[in-house]
Amino acid sequence: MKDERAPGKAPIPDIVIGRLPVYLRTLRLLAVEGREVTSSQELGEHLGISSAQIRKDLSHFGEFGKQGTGYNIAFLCQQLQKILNVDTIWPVILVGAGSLGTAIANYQEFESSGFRIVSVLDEDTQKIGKPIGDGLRIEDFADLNQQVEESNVKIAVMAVPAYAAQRVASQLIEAGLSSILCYAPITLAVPSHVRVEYIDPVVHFQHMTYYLR
Amino acid sequence: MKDERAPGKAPIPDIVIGRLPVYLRTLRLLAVEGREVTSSQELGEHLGISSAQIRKDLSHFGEFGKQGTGYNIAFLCQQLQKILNVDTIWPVILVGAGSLGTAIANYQEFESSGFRIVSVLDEDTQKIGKPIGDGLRIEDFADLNQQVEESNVKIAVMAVPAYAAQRVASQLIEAGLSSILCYAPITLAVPSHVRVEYIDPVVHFQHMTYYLR
DNA sequence: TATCTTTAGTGAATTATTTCTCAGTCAGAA
DNA sequence: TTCTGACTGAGAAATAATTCACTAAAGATA
Repeated sequence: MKDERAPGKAPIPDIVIGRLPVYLRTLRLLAVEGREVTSSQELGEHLGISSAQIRKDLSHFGEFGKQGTGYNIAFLCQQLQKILNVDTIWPVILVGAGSLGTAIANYQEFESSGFRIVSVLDEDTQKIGKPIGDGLRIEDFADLNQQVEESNVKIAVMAVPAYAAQRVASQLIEAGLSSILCYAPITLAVPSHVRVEYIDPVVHFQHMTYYLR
Repeated sequence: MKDERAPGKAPIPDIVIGRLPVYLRTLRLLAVEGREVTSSQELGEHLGISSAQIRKDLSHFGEFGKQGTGYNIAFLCQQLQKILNVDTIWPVILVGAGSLGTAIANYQEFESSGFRIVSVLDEDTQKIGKPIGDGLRIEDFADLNQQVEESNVKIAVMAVPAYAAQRVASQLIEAGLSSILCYAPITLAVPSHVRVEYIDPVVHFQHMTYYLR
């Protein structure tokens, strides 16, 4: 995806952006272990990547370290959160209240990472109205537009069957959402202003089996 | 025709291997829609990548298409399954029978994609013995070695809390497993013969929010 | 049959990404 | 203060990945 926030300047490579959340996750882990500073070398060893890559990645955004010392962990976390836009809480809509949707609704890590599920939607009338997650109730997917308006949400997670995924995605986009995390094993057709990321365990398994002889 | 991974020859880039499962998934979708042939162009349009990339990727493994016509879908599926080593069923161990573990145990797509969960393990004595998934019962994680021996399993999925993940991973490796799909939001330290892949929705969310201004 | 259109496979060119290397800075020790 | 070791940031170099552009083959059509 193109980054158009700095006209005339080269956009920061998407592959770099993709690594920042992993850096942030690791730094926060070091922080809860009581560590105050770290180095690109230590971080790299944790993550199995080179220290040069970490320094180069961070250098796209500014100078966050101190020569001879390394990086202040709390400060770097703060800066990464700012860069990634997770220094506030983003509301998220969850579509699909099956087994997987329920697991996602129960997941405790979202809140501390910058996200809050504000609404869980399903089409199954049997499920609508039932409690789910932390103080939520399953809503009717037909009320999508109303839910989106209420919370000004831009992000959705889809935990729906593959056969429903394209239709659901189109409706989400129609309702104004522009970021979708899709757990259905299907590549969605979406307009270019919409960003979709995919989670499919089978893709990972099949990637791994290539190396298993 | 090139012989992949013959000694002395360049290994096929991992990034190429990583795209094959997505090609396979899409081809199978076309197949159930009743389609018999497709082209690199059509596939590329489905996936949002260039036709040249698809042709180049496939060319690492042989010649699967016909000029002027394209690719026979069933044949290409078959070939990709062979390349990826999913032309048989791999047994998989699932560790963690919480909300997420239960969702994974219930997931219906594994079997048709080359994988079968043969054992679900947990440390919680409250859970051990209870039924889960399709005809399974939750086993004691302490019996890991026995379970691994019985089924000659090489692949594990970890759906455990972050604080337990490193310990569980080490025990899995100790028991002889060499491929791990980790849902815990932590980077595992593992020996180089072990392959780990990660699924962390927060990483995807934070990647997306970068572009949300 | 000759011609036209479509499409795979591929070496070359281009673009992207990673790694190397080193000058400069910092903190602590002597 | 001066010296030493640790470390960052960044330009250059090296690698890797993608796209281009072309050849050749297949099938359709006139």
